[in-house]
Amino acid sequence: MNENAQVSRIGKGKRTEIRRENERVILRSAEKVFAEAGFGGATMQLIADMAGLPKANLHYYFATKEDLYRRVVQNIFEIWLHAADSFDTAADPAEGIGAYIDAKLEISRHHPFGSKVWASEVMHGAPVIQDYLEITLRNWTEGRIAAIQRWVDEGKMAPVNPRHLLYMIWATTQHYADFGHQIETLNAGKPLSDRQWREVKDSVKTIILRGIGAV
Amino acid sequence: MNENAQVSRIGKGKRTEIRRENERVILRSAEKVFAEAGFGGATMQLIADMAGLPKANLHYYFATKEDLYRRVVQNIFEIWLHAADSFDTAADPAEGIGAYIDAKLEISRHHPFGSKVWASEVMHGAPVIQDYLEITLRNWTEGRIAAIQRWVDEGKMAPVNPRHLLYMIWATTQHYADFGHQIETLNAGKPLSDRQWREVKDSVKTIILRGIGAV
DNA sequence: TCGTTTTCTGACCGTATGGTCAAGATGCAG
DNA sequence: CTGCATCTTGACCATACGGTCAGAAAACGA
Repeated sequence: MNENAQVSRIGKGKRTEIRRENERVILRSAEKVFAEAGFGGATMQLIADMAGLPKANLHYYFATKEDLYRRVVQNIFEIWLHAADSFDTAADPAEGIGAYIDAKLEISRHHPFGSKVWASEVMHGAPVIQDYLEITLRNWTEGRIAAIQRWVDEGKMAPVNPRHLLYMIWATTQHYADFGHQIETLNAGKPLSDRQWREVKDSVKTIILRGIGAV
Repeated sequence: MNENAQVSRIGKGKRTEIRRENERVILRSAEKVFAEAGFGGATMQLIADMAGLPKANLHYYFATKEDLYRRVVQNIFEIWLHAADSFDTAADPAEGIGAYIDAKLEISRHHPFGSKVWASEVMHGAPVIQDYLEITLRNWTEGRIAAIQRWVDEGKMAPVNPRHLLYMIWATTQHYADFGHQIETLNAGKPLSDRQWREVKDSVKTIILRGIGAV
């Protein structure tokens, strides 16, 4: 099997596999618990129960609650960064920004816990990931702002403030994850259907792309 | 003085005034602490210290931490509802929605803690205010959707999905409160200036109003 | 002034939590 | 098989937290 082959190539057998698998299931449980209870409300016991492991075992893999939390937030940050790849390869704003909105909404749909943990972390003053904000995110943002400004200068879209356009895209796409419970409540208590998610993508792209004169 | 006159009319003197003032300062401190630490991370001791009162005194005015939290969230909800009054008196979408965006951004600027507590509450599944979501917010939302749909039917704006337009407005305006720390970090660590806030209002209104064909 | 109501507060309590530890179980190389 | 490294786990600990309470202090009405 390909997976086993890779495991034996990278790791050293069952022991490495055990570690990998346990860290995976712990991180997965931690992400959900942190998202639903916040850092302060989350307990190692809850995470342990959800992971199906004794609490002491968590502390074997992650020394402290903060270490575990840090790893969760870092994982999310990685996903966020890779989500923007579509931005770069596009020639015009309708294609680039449209694809970016689609990608961000896909993450909100399939990775809502991560989005919530990120939101919670930032709302509390980003005590854990301040350096990421100041370096990685700042650089990333400046790059995209320059790209949008280039489109503006080329006359491919209306002269909008690129920064606030980015914020609007972030806010709107993440809203469907962070406020998913509210949206579900206003949807008769039911999660959005496939059709409704298509409607979301369509509505968001329509308003924003027309709003920046890219259609 | 008018205020004292009202106090003496409603209350019965210094005792009532003491209660009113203490509840006010406690709620004010609680809102900040809940916003910055989340419900689980907030402690009664922290709130008491910030309010300049002994912890036992908090429990004299608010029986439990949950009671105090509930009051904070309810206060915020009231503010949110009143913010939408501008919506109703307007004849066309440019005026109505423009004024609504302005009002929401004003709240984000001057009442960021409230917005954060609300966001946190919803993100955690709205354990305290689920009934508000299901009744008050649902009714409010249906009313505004109908109003927007009327504008669409009258040809005053493009045929967009009113619900997702509302969500976009909520998301974008609240983003400047909930993610204020991130925005500040991306603004060289400095809060937005008066000029920058005007720029925000202008950018958001420009993109959305053009996006819905209301200009 | 005097008795009653309201407000204030230090000291205290039970519980839950993050974290530790030592001893045992399991995997694995030689 | 043997010895070492890794993994597992129940029991335990110190701390911090929400909440209680009794009694002092202050406000108040008569």
